[in-house]
Amino acid sequence: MPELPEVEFAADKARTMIGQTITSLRLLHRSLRRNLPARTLASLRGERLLSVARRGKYQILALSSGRVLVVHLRMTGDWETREGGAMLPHTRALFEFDSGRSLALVDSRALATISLLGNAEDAVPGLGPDATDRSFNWTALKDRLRTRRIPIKQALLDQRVVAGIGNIYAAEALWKARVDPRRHSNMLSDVELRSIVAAVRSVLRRALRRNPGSPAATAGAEVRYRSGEGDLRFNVYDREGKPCRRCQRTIRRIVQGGRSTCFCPHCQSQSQPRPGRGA
DNA sequence: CGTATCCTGACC
DNA sequence: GGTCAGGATACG
Repeated sequence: MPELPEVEFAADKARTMIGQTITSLRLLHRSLRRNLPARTLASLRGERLLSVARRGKYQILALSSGRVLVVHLRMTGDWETREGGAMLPHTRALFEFDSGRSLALVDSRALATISLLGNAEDAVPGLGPDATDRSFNWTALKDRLRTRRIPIKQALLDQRVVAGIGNIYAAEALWKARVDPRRHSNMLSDVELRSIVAAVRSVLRRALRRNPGSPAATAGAEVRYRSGEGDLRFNVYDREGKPCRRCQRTIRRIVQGGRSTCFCPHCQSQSQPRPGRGA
């Protein structure tokens, strides 16, 4: 579930390896071999890491040959840096560098992917604007939603519409914007679209402000569902049956496109007045 | 458009 | 031992 902010924190860890040369990449789980055949691994030896960019939830690692590694952490992936020494549990890939340091892809569910491309072009084809980018504004959103008649919650999860939002921040943003997640994306008013964009920005900015080293931020990369831990950090996500923090009515959970959506049926309804700016 | 698939761990 | 969580993708 790492979403844009958590991927950015992960990228920062990978960035500590910039300028160093790869001495080996080992894949320790078969799921990674689908996109990264064993025969291509040897060719990475001697590649220097030039930069680590983030687009949506993807990381693009630029190598000295001009090739790029495209990494997606999916649900439970994260980077851990090591000075050599013991292997961490759930390590699925291990980059070793000439400095003696290593970068481990730690991923309990082993759904993360790494692929090797000849160049950075088309590394992440079809991705919409980053949710934190200026180009993600309400007119752009309106444009992309005009032709699509799907619930707004599902539209926010569609990376072609906007990149970087996952199930948690989609629910949180809609709560903040006071928009019913079931509303059809092509039927939203301009006021609602503005609220949604502002709420997405606000929710993500808040998450990005968290210190990556803090316990709260670390928990962001591994939500323990049903544990109630999310209760402290979220307004609606994982809070089914609990009182809404705005109106005290009970938070409901529905399934949209196979994914759970938590929302407040009272605050997030069309008849409910929305604040014009902020709040 | 929906549904299955990949994976594992947590929880019942 | 069964169910469920989840992002992206493939397929009906």
